[in-house]
Amino acid sequence: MFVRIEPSSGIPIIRQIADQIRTQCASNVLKPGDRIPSVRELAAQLAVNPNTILHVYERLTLEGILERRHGEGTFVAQALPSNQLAQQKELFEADARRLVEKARTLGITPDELHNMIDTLFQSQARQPRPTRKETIR
Amino acid sequence: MFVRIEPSSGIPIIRQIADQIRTQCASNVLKPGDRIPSVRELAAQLAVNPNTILHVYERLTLEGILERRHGEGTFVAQALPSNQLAQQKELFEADARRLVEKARTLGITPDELHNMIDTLFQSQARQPRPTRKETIR
Amino acid sequence: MFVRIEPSSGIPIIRQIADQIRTQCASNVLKPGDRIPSVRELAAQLAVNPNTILHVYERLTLEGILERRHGEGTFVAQALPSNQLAQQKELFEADARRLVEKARTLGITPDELHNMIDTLFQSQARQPRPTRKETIR
Amino acid sequence: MFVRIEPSSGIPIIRQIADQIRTQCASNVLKPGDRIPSVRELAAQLAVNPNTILHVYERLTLEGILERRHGEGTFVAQALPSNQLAQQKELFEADARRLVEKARTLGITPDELHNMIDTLFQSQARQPRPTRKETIR
DNA sequence: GTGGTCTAGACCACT
DNA sequence: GTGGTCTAGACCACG
Repeated sequence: MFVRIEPSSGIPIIRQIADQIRTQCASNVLKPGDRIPSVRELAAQLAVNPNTILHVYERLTLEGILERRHGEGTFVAQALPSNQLAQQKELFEADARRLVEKARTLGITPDELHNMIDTLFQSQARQPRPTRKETIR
Repeated sequence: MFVRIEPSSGIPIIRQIADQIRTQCASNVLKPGDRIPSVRELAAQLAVNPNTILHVYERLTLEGILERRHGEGTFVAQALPSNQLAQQKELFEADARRLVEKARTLGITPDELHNMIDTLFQSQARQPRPTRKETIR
Repeated sequence: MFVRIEPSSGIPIIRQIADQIRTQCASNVLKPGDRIPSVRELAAQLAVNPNTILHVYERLTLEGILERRHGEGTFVAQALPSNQLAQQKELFEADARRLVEKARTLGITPDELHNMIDTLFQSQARQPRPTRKETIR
Repeated sequence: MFVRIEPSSGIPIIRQIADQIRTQCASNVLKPGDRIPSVRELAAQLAVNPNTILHVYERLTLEGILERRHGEGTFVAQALPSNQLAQQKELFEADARRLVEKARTLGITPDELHNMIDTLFQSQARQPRPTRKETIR
C-alpha cells in the first residue's frame, strides 16, 4: 500500500492517511479482502507514531471501509459501502475547484495549469509512488 | 475581501483564512495599505468566532503581511516580505501535484481533468467570488 | 524555568512572560534544545489560563525563539535568531532610562538609587528566583 | 507639564500618562492647585487621541489626584490623598527590583549598571524633559 | 501526556 | 467603532 504524507501541507497527518486509504479503496486500487499493513508496519514506514495509525484504522473500521480480524491483521472490507467512488469523485471536484480558485487569484492561466498538470501526470507515471515519508517543502 | 471557508475540507479554518489572505497579498489582489475587514466584520461574514479571526490577523502580522492599528483597523503591510508570489506559486505546485496524484488513484484521465479544469475556470469567471460561507459537502 | 508575573505592573501578562523567556534565551539561561514547561504546567505554575501561555509560546515560535513539537513539548529553538543579546541589552537600557527619569521626578538621588540597586543585587543573589506567582502591590 | 510616552515599551499609553502625572503630583513637581493642560492641549502635545487623555483625567479625578472645574480646566487637587509619595516610592522599588532581576539574567554586573545609571542621570540633567512624543526604539 | 483549534464572552485600550 | 487581553472550557491531533 502506498501512502505519502506531507507535513508541510497543513492537513492533519491522520486525515492525509485516512483520505488516501479511502481513495484507494474507492478506486479499487485496494480490493475487498486485501490485507493492509499492520499498525506497526505502516507506522514504521511513514515514521509516525503507531497510535496515529491505530486511530486511522479504528476510524475507517467504523466507516465500514476496513475490517480488523483479531490476530490476523487489517483488511479491506468485503462489503464496501456503496457509492464510494462517486463520493470520492465529488470530493475530488471540490479539490479541483479550490485549486482553480487559487490559480485564478495567483494569476495562473488555464494554459499554464494544463501544462503543469500534464507534466505532473507524466512524471508520476514514470516514477511511481514512493513508500517512504518524503518532505516536499 | 473575498474569503471562502470549507468546513468539510478538514483544513483548520484558521489556516484556510490565512492561506487565502496570503495568496491575495502575494498576487496583489490585496495591495499594500489596503484596509481589510475588521475582526468582527470578517467573523460575522464567515460565521466564525471573532477570536479565530483575531488569531489569523495576529499571525499574519507577525509574518509581516498585515499591520494592525489600534482603533483604526487592520491593513496590508506597506513593506510586504519579498518573494511572496514565488513562494505561493511553489505551494501551488505542491497542491497541483497532490491533485494529480489523487486523480491517478481514482482513475481520472488527464483529459477528464483538463475538461474539469476548463469548466471550473469558466464557471468561476462567470460567477465570481462569493463572500459568504458555503457548505460544500 | 523561572518566570514571575506581577499583575500590578500594568504590563499585560502575556508580554511579561514573553519578555522573560526572550531575556533568558538571549542570555543563554535557556539554551537551544532545552525543553521548557508544557503549556498546562506553566499555566498551573503561574495560575493563569492555559490559553494565555499557548498564546505566548505561539508568538515566540513565530519569532523563531521556540519550537513546538506536537505531542512532545516546547523547546528552545536550535537556531536562535542572532543579535538576541544585543537587542535585549538595548531594551534594558531603555528600561534603565525610564527608571532614572522616574527617580529624578521623585527626588531620589543617584546615591539612593545606587544603594537600592546594591541591596537588590545582594538580596536576589541570596534568595534566588522564585517560581510561584507573587502579588507585589 | 512634561510627559513622555514610549510606544515601544509595551505599557499601555493610558497607564504611562497616568503614572507620570501621579509621580509628579506625589513628588510635588505638580503642586496642589496647579493647572494642568487641557485635554485637547495634552492630546495635541503627545499626538494621541483626546479621548485617551480624557480617560486619564477622569481616572485621576476619581483617585482624588485631579480636580476638574467646569469651564476652567483641570487642576491638581488641593487635598491630595496622603502617602502619595510613599506609595510612589514603593512602586519605584518594585520597578528597580524588576530591573535588577533583568540585569542579573542578562549577565549585567552591578558595576555596569551603576555606570549606566550615572550616565543617564547626567544626560538627563543636561537635556531636560522633552515634551513631544518621541519614539525610542 | 503533549500541543492545536475553536467557541463564547467579559473587559480594556485606543481613535 | 477598532484591536487586545484574558478566562473558561470543549474537543481534536499526535506520541
